[in-house]
Amino acid sequence: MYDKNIDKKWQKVWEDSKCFSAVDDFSKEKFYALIEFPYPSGAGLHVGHIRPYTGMDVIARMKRLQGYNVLYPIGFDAFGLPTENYAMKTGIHPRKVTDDNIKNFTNQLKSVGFSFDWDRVIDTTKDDYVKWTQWIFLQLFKKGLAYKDKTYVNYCPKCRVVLANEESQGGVCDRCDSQIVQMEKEVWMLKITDYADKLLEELNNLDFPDRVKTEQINWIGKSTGAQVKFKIKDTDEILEIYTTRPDTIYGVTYMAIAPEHELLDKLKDKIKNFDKIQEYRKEAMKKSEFERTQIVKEKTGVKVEGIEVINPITNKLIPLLVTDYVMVNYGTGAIMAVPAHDDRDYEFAKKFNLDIIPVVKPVNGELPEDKAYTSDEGIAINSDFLNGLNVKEAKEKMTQYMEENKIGVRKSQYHMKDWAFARQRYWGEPLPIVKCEKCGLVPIPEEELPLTLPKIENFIPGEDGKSPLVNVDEWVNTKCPKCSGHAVRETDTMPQWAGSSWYFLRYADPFNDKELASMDKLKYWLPVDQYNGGMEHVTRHLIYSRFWHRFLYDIGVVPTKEPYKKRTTHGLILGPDGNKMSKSKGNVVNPDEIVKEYGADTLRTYVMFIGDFSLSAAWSDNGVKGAKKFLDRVARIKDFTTNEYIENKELESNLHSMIKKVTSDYTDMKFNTAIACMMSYVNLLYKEEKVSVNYVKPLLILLNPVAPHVTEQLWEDLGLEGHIFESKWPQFDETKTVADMVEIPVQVNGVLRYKINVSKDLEQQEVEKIALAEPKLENYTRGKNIVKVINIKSKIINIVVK
RNA sequence: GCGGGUAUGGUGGAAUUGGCAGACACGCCGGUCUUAGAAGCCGGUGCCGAGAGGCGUGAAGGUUCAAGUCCUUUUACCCGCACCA
Repeated sequence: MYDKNIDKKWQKVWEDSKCFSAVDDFSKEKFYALIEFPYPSGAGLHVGHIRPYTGMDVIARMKRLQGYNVLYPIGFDAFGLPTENYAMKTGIHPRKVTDDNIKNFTNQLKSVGFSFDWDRVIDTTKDDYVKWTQWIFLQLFKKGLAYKDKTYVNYCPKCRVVLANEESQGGVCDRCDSQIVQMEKEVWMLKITDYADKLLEELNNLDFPDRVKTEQINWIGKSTGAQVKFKIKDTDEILEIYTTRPDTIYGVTYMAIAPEHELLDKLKDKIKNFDKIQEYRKEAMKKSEFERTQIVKEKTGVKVEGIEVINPITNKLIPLLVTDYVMVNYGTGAIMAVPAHDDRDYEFAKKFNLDIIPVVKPVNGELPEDKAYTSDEGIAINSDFLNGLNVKEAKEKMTQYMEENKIGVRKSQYHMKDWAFARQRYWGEPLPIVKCEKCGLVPIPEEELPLTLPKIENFIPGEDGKSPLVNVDEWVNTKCPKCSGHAVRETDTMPQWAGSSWYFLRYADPFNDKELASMDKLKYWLPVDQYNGGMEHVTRHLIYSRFWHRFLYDIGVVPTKEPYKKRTTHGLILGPDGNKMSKSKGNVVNPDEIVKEYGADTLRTYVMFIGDFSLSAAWSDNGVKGAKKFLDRVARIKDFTTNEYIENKELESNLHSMIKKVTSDYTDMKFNTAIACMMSYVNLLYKEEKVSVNYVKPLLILLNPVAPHVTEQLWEDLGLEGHIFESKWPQFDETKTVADMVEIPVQVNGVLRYKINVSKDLEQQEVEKIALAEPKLENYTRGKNIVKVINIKSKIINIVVK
């Protein structure tokens, strides 16, 4: 039996021996295994944490036994709203809440037996960590990558904070699901768009799953096209537009401009229906971004009377319309509309009775009657010197022509926006900047870092997007570091994502007070060899941290362009009802209870066996019992294990193929099939009266990463030397992985009819002879001729008859 | 709308350079042990059929000696993005 009470005993042995602490011995081959560090919420460890942590734990433990110097660190991403909200509710200071939660998390993590290096624990809210988060911010500021800007920001009225684009996907708050609103506000931004191309390019050199790459590529959303100048008749003004289809310029029948566009104000005097335009603009701006981007919405707009735009290629006059289907914050906020080849323009043109001129026809077939032809498989028509060219050639030729004639320039656009980097809350890193009346925005000198939070009682944020820090006069009022005059501090704090954007660097050198981490240590430990995390972070944390890391590389602080060599992802664990676990649904499984009732190894084995690691899977209490049963079965092997050597050919070949399979399956994170393979092997052991300890020992080492407690115990019970954590990973002999006799299935016309047993070394021709000599064959060939025999070595024989 | 993913027994899931579909486990059935039960151990279990045999990987076609796997068409569900010009 696997007695859960042994868990504590082994956890103490590991802790006392420090066998999982990484050493900075640069002569050894390293392996840096990383999981996304938890947010220490009051709810405690979730069963969703167990799966990725165990998965990486298996790999970390295997790598150690394979002789690697493994760094498998843990820390806490502890700034953030839930803690602050809890503090507001209870009156307990966020510092205390955080410390208590971390203590609780630590105990829980230890009770599951993860092989983390507990000597390198990071808490992002501690002064010695905040110091370097702020330091990085200052470097960004110095390079012009942190700037303050008055723009429309996503604002969550419930949380009372500004949100980054990444946090307001779908028009709702990431955290509380409230509708977000657009608020004009001056906030700190990080210029992540400057790094869009670098982030995109390096993706090619990374070992990330395709769907992760695809999601990041889509999020960055690069498009290439041209920015083109259209003159406005009888004025000096120019309407600049961005298009990905310069080849369709002969098909432009109107121009469309966003309601917010400033050109409308400039042309005020020439616009005959300016009142009507103003009315429309007011209406449009009332709508939230979310409303404006609803698909079902009818297109609206107003013709700008008195204004005509000149097509720079044809010199034809075209009308200008203002419409909210054109976004002010993408491209130039204005477009050339080609209804024949754009769905939105088509819809709009139909509604407002505007011309539709086709300028591209399909290679084969006719132009569609009732919709736009948007495919770029086509040939230019009605387009003067472009006629006959395919879309790609036409695009290139037109762009060149535009550049030569100074009508337009080649241009790339990105879907990704700059990162709104400020939250109007208390529990975050203060922005190390002061506002001086004379000197403007002034960074705090680096030697004064960290800038710590003042102790306050009231954490409730202000109504209109103001931080609770605004009210702390003695903290806010300060001296300008430049001129010593009066200055006020920034009262916004950094978003939750700040600390997690560089924590993997600090693990390499967690106590360094001179630099964020020493170059020597970073050179040894970086990049992270494998980083496992959830899909939900692909367009947030994973992009942000790649951005910060690349910036730090560019200023010479870190040795690699990219932080993570390989990224893997885990699927969600769903509730027993197949739904996402949530308190409201009452389907949450508490890992503590599983550990208490069945032992840590049962929990670990179960979550590893539950299914494909990267796919979601529903929790099953019966499955947990099955895992326990398997571990009990393993523990009972000792009842029939003997020290005398008993040769067993069958066990021998199975042992070697198991070592091979388990090793590669662990590496590929196919834990479920690795465990299935070990289960089969255990089933084989049970068929024997007595088994030699040689056939048990390797099994214990292979199973150890998944079930470390029970295997160490059994190792001790069998009187084996030392501990498993001091052992070597077993090696397999390829020649021994195949049994002496192999079974070959024989098909007739593709249908399995019988099987033959042959020696593994038998010539293929001989195998075929045996297959054809089988008396049963007659039943299927009667009255027919054997036309052909397909003979695939040690796989299958197919006899084709007619 | 665009991009990505998934679909296999009563259940979770195995199986990819195309080569035995259903490994392993849960559940269920039977045996053994027991005064009895539980646990353990052993065996059975895709569907139809008494059997021979036939059918079977969301659906419909196709390629092939051979298709869960490749091709064409299509359905359902999940995730991401979404008037991005």
